Amino acid sequence: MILPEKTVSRLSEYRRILLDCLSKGQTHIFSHELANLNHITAVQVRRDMMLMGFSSMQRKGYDIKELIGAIGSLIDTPDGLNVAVIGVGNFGKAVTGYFRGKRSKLNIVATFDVDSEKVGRVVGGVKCYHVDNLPKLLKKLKISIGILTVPPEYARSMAEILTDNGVKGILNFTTVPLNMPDHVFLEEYDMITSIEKVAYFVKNHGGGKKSFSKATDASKQ
Amino acid sequence: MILPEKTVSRLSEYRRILLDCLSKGQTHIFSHELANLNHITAVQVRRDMMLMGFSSMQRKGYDIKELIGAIGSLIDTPDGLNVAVIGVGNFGKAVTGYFRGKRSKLNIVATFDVDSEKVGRVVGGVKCYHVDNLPKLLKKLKISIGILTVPPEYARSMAEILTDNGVKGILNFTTVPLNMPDHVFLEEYDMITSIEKVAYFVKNHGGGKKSFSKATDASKQ
DNA sequence: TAGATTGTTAATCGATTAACAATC
DNA sequence: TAGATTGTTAATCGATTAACAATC
Repeated sequence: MILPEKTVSRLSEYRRILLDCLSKGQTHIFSHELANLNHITAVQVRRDMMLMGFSSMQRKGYDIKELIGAIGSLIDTPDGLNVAVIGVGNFGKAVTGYFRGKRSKLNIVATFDVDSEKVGRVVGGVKCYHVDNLPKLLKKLKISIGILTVPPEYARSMAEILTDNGVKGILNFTTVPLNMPDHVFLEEYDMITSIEKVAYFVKNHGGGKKSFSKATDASKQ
Repeated sequence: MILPEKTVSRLSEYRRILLDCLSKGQTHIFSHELANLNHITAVQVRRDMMLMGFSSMQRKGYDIKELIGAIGSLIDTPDGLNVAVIGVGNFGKAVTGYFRGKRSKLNIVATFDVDSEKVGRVVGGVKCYHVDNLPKLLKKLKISIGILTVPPEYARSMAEILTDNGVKGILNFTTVPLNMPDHVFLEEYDMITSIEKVAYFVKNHGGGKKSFSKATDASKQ
């Protein structure tokens, strides 16, 4: 019933690409076409389809509109989910801006900061509140996802406020590893680690296994 | 000889935590302590140590200074690597700012944009050049890593310029999946996919397997 | 039909964890 | 010593890929 994390990530990527195809007037797509656009293999696409229980229009590939719908029915919540961004530095602004104008079932309904320069203003189309109002507003606005883009020293305390006030998922962009209660889904991304990883493989290899295999996968198709 | 990607990522995380411990005057650390700080298991720490060929001071845990040095000798390049950020929007500024003041072997030596408001100015301590100068400056400044934070429509062409001019590693923050020649290491991160993944597990589970298992791992130690 | 494409099982690969002998 | 900790092998888990029968 529950899909593997990696599959869910790919579904999200498929959808974006499919929307793009749709806007160009394409109606159907073969597994190897969708694979090529993602630089993955066709088997992987087909296996993901299988896992989500979706099948193709016999002989014509997958119906793009239907597939977009099927992915949406798995990932999206009918009424949408409310999201808060905690910390309105450059990163927080970037995240908020990414959602701007996107027809998404994820609504950034508030941002939070301590800086009086920002509090009360509208950043990227979303009102910025003082962090002191977090507990109250999390409940009032029925926020179920929090995005942490605060300086490291605030990460833990903010995460605690989030989980204490009904947030069910956290995307942690700080460099501080968090530990969540079982009922909260935690996704962490560490930019520094990412670039140090790139540095390692640049240093120790001419490219590294990953990019190597990715490239060959794609060229095989 | 070459370490698994996951191990490399963890080494980067260990190092940051170890530097923190060191600054607090701590000299040695047990595997379970380091594990707890990362919310992973002690076995995983010890296996990573084994893979990097590092051993502990018998009975006193790992020597923090030595371990930091050992991680550095694997990840860092003695003379450092030069990095360019392509696209100085909020995200580009955030990335650049993250490195500001960090004593790192990775030097962001230039940023690039098309906006005449930004070109010629110093952003986050780094000079911004016009994208037209990319080919010339990539070579002149010996840039080996490129960070892509441009709007999606420019992603492919910028990536091509990077690889055509000696860049050996790319960190792609755009939503466009890239395909690299074998000798270029590619790391991609897609913020939208990340948050849609969180949304999926918030919707379909009270937390999801990942956060669940992470929490239990940590509490076991 | 022959060829292209799919859905699915089994095999493989990679990463984590359990188990445990060795050390102090 | 007894207990804590380590390093390493083997087992397990999870994700990708190879193989292939079925469909049109």
